[in-house]
Amino acid sequence: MTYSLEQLRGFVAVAEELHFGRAAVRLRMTQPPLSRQIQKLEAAVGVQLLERDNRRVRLTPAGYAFLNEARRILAIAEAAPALAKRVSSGMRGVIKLAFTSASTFGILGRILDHLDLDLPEVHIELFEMVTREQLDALTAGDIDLGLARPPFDPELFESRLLHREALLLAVHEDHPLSELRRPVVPADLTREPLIFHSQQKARYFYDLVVSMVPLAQERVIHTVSQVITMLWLVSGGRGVAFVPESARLIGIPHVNYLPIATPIVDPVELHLLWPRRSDNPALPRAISALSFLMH
Amino acid sequence: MTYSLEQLRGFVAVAEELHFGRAAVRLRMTQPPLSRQIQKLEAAVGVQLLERDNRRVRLTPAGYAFLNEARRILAIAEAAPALAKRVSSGMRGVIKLAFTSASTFGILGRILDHLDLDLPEVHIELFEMVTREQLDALTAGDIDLGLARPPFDPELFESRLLHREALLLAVHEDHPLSELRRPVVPADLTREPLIFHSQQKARYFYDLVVSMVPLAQERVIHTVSQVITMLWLVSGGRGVAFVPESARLIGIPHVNYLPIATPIVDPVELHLLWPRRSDNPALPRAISALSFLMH
DNA sequence: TCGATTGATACCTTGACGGTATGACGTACT
DNA sequence: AGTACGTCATACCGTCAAGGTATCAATCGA
Repeated sequence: MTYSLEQLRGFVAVAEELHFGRAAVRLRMTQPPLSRQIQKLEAAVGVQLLERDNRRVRLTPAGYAFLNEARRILAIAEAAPALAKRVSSGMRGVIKLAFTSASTFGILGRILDHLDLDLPEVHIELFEMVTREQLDALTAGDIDLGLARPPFDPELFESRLLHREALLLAVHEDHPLSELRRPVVPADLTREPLIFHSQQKARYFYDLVVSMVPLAQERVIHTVSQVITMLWLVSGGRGVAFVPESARLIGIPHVNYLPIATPIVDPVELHLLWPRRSDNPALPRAISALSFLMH
Repeated sequence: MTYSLEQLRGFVAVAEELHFGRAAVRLRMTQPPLSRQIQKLEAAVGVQLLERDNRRVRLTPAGYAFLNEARRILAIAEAAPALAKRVSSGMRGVIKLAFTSASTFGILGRILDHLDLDLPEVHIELFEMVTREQLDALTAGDIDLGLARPPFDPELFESRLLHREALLLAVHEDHPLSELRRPVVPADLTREPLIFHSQQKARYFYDLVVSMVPLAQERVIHTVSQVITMLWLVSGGRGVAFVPESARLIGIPHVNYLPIATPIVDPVELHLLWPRRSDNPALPRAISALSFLMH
């Protein structure tokens, strides 16, 4: 035997009015079915909830306790549809956002700030992934938004350029190149020990540097995938490294950042990307909340 | 338009099975009415909760959010009857317990400990009241149990003796009476400044001392209602006072407690009392949990 | 003692829910 | 490609439960 939400509404009304007739008016029904509702409810609960003679109605202690539970149930039951609608409209929900480690530090903060402001009921889950992992996770539906570097398959993904920045050469502050008064050119680096990007894990930077700064790679002494690791090696005097301008924000000590002569200015691109087919209603809202960041 | 608990149960089953047929089996019904239940529920909520084609069933984001709410509702709805029954049986509830200030410190701790142990779901609310106030509050139903001193009207209240203790004379440790090697008698006090009980607020002690220690009251210099106040005055060398033995527990410095020759030993009584007519189901349980303390 | 108030009961009608039968549609296997 | 199967939706029917009206029973106050 169980009970219904209608019975709970009836019980709450009677408990508040302590009068079957007035409670029935409030519920827009007549008194007899309300009396039966309460009887049925008491039978279902297995306990007398209301003490009533022909003159007055009182809550029993059990009725008082049950009233609390009934109110909690009804409160949730009445709020739930509006909640579901907010989720459905994308005003509330979860966005899973992946980013590529240190290089996105600068813009990630602004992204989170604006999402928080525009969509306070949307919770952002953060994942650190390299671009390759992001593409797989977006396709699988494991994440909704990526902060990554090209190229992307335009069939599967939509993307917007968020940010371009310069490629700089990180050198130790005591290094003779720090004295250079002009942009670095490949010829300056023929004898330098190079800390280079992993071709697998940091393919974007690998390809970018190879195309921007044609030089022999015999001098590569470390192969690294994370910018922050490169900077620590430079800070320790182990060589020089190509890093995006935003690496400056990390604040590693004893490192100078030198301009490089590149065929195009600010060649390092950062994109926001998302799957063309997503069923997360919060995604379009998040994208338009971030549109002011896009170029 | 609203929805029913049965619809929620149906929805939760389908959401968990992601299959109408299996969910229907679990609910011991056939598949067609379950399909209609879900349709009705979606109409009531105003949002599509399940994405379904003829091959597979999936939760929409809104459906996922609504599933959480549905589970919360059903969890409360299923637990509520058992809760109400525990309240009705007195295993769970609230006991409002009044006590008479400092003199009950010793036994109050033991009472609370044992109630906590025997009736962990019964919450004890404490009130500090003098005996007179306790009687009124018990009659009005504002409190359930009192810890007070006689007399009580046996028509209205049931009571049990919890504790008898000696009446002692509190004196400053430098006072000459401290050197006495026998019980104090009235004749010892003819010239002492007396800190005495208020006849209104501390009537029990007033009457008790007057009957136990017949003496002229010309020497009364302070009239006080609380034991602790008396002790501070004694500690400050302002006089001597009659206090119950448990006053020692308060630990006021520089006070000695001297035995008094009284017609009966341990004349100070402390009773547990409660109204004969109470509708608090936790009260009988509390009383029997405390029966081992009674004489 | 009688009338008014209030919750409970009797009886009726309606509508909602579950069951059976069947349809529509898509998948998988031969 | 065709057919059999699986799966959710729809049509139709019977039952049962919920609400309405009329009335009863009990209590209180004048």
